[in-house]
Amino acid sequence: MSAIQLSEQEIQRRESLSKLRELGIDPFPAALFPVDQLSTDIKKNFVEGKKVVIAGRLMARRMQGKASFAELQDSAGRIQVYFNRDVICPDEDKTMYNDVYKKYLDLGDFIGIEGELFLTQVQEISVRVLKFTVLSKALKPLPQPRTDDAGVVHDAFTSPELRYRQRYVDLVVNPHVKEVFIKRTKLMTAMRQFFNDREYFEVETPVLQPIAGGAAAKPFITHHNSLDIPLYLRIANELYLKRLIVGGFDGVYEFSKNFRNEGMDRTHNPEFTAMEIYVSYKDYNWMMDFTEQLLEHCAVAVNGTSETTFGEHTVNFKAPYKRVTMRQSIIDFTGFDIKDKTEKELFDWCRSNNIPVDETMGKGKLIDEIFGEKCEGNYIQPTFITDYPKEMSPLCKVHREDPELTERFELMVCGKEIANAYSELNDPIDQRERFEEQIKLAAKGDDEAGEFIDQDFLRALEYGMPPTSGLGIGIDRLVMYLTNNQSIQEVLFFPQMRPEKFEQAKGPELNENEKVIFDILSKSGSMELNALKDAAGLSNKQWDKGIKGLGKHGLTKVTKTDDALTVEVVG
RNA sequence: GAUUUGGUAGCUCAGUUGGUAGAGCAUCUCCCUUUUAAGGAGAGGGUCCUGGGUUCGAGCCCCAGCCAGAUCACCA
Repeated sequence: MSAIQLSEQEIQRRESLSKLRELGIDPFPAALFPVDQLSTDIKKNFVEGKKVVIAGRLMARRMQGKASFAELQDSAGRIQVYFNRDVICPDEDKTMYNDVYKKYLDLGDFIGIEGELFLTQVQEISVRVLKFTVLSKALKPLPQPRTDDAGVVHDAFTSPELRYRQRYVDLVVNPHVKEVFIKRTKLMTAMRQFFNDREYFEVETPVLQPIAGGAAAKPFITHHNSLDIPLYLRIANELYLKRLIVGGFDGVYEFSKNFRNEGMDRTHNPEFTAMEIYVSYKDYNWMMDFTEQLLEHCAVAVNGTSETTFGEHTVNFKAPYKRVTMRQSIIDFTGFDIKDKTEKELFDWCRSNNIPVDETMGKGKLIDEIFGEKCEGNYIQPTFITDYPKEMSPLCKVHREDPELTERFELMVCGKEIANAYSELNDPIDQRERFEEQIKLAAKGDDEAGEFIDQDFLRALEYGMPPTSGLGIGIDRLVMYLTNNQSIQEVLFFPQMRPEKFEQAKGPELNENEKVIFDILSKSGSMELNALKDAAGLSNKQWDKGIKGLGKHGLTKVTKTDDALTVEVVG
């Protein structure tokens, strides 16, 4: 016996399941069903009388006695199907229509249909069912959002908790949700195509890494049993891709799942997808041209236009994008020129302009705070911010014209970063010093700075890496922009959530209060209610819950006589 | 982590000073045989998130907790 508590509708569906079996119909048949059309194909190429074989979920029914209109939903959409008793059951036996179709099929069941196309009186393309096959029974009822004539959706399935935890249900009943994920895949396909057309090479690098490098973030840690060592889930794949450039590939890219053990909110999920690409003999100026072409290409591939709506903003990904140095950006929004300022001058300026800073912050971090506080949010249209301070870019080449800066850009859209790129640092001696600098910062208390030096990466650079430019794009964030979603959970099939508790039904187990009452009552088998209550010595609340609980379990029964209530043990 | 809002039927939601838990859709039964959310009538369906407390009595008030959303903080 199942311990799971079933709702009335679930019990009914299990009953129709066994009725089907009694009629010799397998509700979960093994054989393939020879589908030859999708609902969209039928609507696109309608030919009166054409024979079709389709399959999907039964999603709506309008009964009219010996005939019925229903809707079948397949992977592409919905199509109206027409069931007529005498067509399905030309002989005396009307079981297939009267019982199987009308009684034992439930909304959500998968059925296969062999039929022919026709137009209804109101000119809707429909399929006349000649024969139908039960393909799979649905034991739980789906939510049933409906859309009325005015296009208003009633009873929409909207609760985020249910939608994210049961994404399968969300996808079945919310076509606009499915569309988001179709666009997500289109984006990745378009990006891959763009790279492959240029003969860059898609690769895979380790997710399990002995040193989590290439970014500053708290990693997840795990343990490998036979090596008996800790391993980290990657926070970035940068250092591995650069090793491949050392190895002689001209361009390598990877769509990488990265993992960061940090806070979760509507823009952060513990695992997320980044795309990183590295191209040899290029610099960050080339990469800016490349990036704007790439994004225009992707936006058009996903939405058919370079324009996209995000909340209140209309963003246009058409190249070229504005380019602003970080120094100029800060001048633009504050009038303050950071050039040649000492750490103290920057610190004091932040203090006097209400920017939260502390003593652990170096020059780079201070400048980044100013930019983040005063500038970042202002860039709605795609804008390259270039030439970041050296201190906060340990993997990036020093600027060819200013040793305080690096050849780095970030692409800002709607006030947020969606891409980050460098002229990659390839001087192994400089790189070693930068890593050591990071270690000092870490010791000073900057928890974003790396803790370990990846010696093997330095060794690779010592063998020589050609001048290279690299780019990273946050795929989830880009999908959010291209699909007008404000939260990352909406663009991930299965966003991370606290695990759900699946509680077993309580069954006949008694809680403490119920036990106390039942023990007393069992001795005599029957007692006057107030006497029992006194004997139990429970608070009013505990008594109330206990006696009601026993009644619910079917263990006791309260009978009322003229002037007294009597409790007795049942059975 | 802080603040805040919410958790009631399969779904969407009401629920008055604290007094027998409601609606629409869905489900089931019957009637009707009628093409675009919705023909008619009737019925069934509940761990009111959990556990305590106050009270004669709690969906409602109090305390603690769980889950989720939003805002903020954090976030190369």
